[in-house]
Amino acid sequence: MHRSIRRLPDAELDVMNALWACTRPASRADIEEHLHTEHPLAATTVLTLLQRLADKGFLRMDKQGRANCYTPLVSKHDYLAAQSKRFVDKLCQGSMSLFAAALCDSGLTREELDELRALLEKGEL
Amino acid sequence: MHRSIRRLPDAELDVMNALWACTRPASRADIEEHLHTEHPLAATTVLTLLQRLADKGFLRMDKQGRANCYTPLVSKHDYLAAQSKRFVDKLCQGSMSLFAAALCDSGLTREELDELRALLEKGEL
DNA sequence: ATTGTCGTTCTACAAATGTAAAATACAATT
DNA sequence: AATTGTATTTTACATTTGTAGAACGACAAT
Repeated sequence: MHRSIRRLPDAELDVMNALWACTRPASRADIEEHLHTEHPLAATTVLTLLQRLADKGFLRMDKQGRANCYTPLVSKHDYLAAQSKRFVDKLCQGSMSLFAAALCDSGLTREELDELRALLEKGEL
Repeated sequence: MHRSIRRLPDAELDVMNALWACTRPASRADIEEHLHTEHPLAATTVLTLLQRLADKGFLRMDKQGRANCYTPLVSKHDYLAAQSKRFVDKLCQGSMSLFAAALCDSGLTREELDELRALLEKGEL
């Protein structure tokens, strides 16, 4: 149902994140509002990225009169799940100990790590 | 000490992983032996990637006679730690619940998740 | 000395990515 | 109908990434 979702380049991921944060249906302007990049992007740049995301099957573009409206075709949850797996596999060679060590030394606070542990326990039920 | 280590492109990461797996000092041939890519790469391709990694400061190249020997300048642990942080920040917006949910639904087995939890607990001491 | 070998460095080139100006289309306005 | 805003689509271009052939230097064998 989701595995093998390709990793998006940074700029496209920013736009996808913005789209996920929007209430549907989302216009380009809506997406720009939810876009938090260090330097702001030109409107045409955002449109180019949206086009590329559509080409890759991450979202659907529908004409609403003169403007477009965008709908995600891949959910944030599925994307994150796929990328988590990818991270563990490609970067940690599937090793939980490497992964755990990385997390412990990643700069996440003790509280965040505790929270993660608790959530994992809960999520596994 | 490590944060802000740039994310490597896939091909370069493969080579870096191979180098990390080698016993130092590592020659190009050693690295190729530890390289497990679906299709094998030409020797010159590996050399190009090693050169790029050196340019980016990920490793050092020393001449040993006609051949080179390569030494990592960024440890696997530091790279993983930095990328874990990046993952939580850029993909999960820092949310542990998003991260936990992603992991729980990533295809990792119940056993792996249990192991991760245990290791996190231990690592936090 | 000449030639083949082997490892590296140069050079090359297509595809992907980041970014946006120019051109186009169309609705609102005068 | 002509004009003016805007939103989108086209076109463009530099940089990065993936991949490797060509050229070069040193060493071994003839």
